[in-house]
Amino acid sequence: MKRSGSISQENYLKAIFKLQHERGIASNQAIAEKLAATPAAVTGMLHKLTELDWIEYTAYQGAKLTAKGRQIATSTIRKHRLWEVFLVEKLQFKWDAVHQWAEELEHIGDADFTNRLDAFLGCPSTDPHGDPIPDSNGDWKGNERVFSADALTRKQRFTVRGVSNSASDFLRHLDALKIQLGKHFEVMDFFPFDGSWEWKDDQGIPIRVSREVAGQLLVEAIPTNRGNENQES
Amino acid sequence: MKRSGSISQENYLKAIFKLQHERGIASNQAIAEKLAATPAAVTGMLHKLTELDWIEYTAYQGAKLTAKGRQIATSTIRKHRLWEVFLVEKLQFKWDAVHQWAEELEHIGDADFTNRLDAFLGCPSTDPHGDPIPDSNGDWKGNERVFSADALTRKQRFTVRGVSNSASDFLRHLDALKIQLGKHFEVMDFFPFDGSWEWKDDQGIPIRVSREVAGQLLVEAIPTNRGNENQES
DNA sequence: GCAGTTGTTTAGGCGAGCTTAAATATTTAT
DNA sequence: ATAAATATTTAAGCTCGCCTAAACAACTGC
Repeated sequence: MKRSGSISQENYLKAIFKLQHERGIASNQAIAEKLAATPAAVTGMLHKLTELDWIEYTAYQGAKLTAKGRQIATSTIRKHRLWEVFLVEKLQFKWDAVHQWAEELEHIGDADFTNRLDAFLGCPSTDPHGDPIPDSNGDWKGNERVFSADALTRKQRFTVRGVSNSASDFLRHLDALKIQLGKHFEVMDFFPFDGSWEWKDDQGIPIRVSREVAGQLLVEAIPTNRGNENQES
Repeated sequence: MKRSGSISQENYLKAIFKLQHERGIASNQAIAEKLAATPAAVTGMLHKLTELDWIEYTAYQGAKLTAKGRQIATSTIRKHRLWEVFLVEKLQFKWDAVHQWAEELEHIGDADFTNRLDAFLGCPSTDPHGDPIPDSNGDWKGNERVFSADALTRKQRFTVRGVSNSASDFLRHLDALKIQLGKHFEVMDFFPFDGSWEWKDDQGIPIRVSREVAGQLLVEAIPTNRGNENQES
């Protein structure tokens, strides 16, 4: 089995999938932005995708994936994230460098290929940015306990679980701050003046985190053991 | 650094590279056959490649790679063969199933990417079909002692080193015959009537090999220890 | 309710890479 | 040497995915 759609078609389905989850429906303009194309180009492609029965599309309204379209979109996302794991874990790429290559690799391989890659990588559940990897049916379980770090409260202990922005400069900034996925921190202080934070890591080393960083960092709270706040998890 | 040329351009350079080694110059028609395109399409692309200074091309004569063209071609071949190793050794694909995927993967990644893949795979010197993998400079050392199995002589012991045809049906036929790269055989008999052979493997199990098979199998002779022909190597 | 802004679609066009058909060059055979 | 066969190039046109510009529809504010 070869690719389901052309590379461009797969990219449209992926964009529509993400927009549908963010906003319920994918507007022409939003798709155009995500794909760095013009709205006019989008209209044309949406007609094609409708013809293929991969989306439902009403002029001036927006697009939604059909079951088949969702299947292709999640399979593409699955491949993208599996390749990112491969690039980081096997080829030792830094996490800010993998997106560009995964954007190309995600269009290669059928279901069998992808399942082999998945097995080879040990069936990881998230990619290097903490995003969940869909299973071969296109389903995945997000971690509902994950929330944005700007909603933390004083004294809260938490684990870094992901980023809501995978731009290279943001990821490199996290490297500089020594913030890695899975690492534990505790909230020491919050400064309303500029929305910045002071956290300390599990070594007790304090770091200063700006509002911009906290706003794009996804964390999971560590339940507090009442009466013994400093106990190891 | 992104791809040097478009996917199509890289495929033309690869085809020209191989034809140049087979016949000294790449004719329009031969290129067209390798790429399953029409000669008319080839003429157009050859003009573009000339413009890019990747080939030298004289109308009605044929094409030869420039230094830059050779660099791109060998880098593409390097990537193709490294991915084939990955697919067989890491993803457990059978050797007859890897070509189609490698044809797509070979167009992904820059020099850094390729070197990481190479290192991850342990810097293999040949791909799963026995073809040598160029180094990052585009150089490789072929094994000069390798020759076609149809030039074997009676009593000769030899090692299977490669195939000169990677078509799936041929490779599956070799699987059926239990002929694998690196395996040792000894020539028992040759039948001029149909050009077929009888060989026996290192377990002493005899196999019959047709002229067609022998003609596409590459082998390396094992030097004979005079006076003790049955000694293990 | 109507004007102005914003978003979407249509119309026409472009480049890459391909096709077929016709014209032209080269090679081969007599 | 020349005619026939073969190889190559040109010409015209196609699809895909994109563009710009202009027309059109849908919201917004008053």
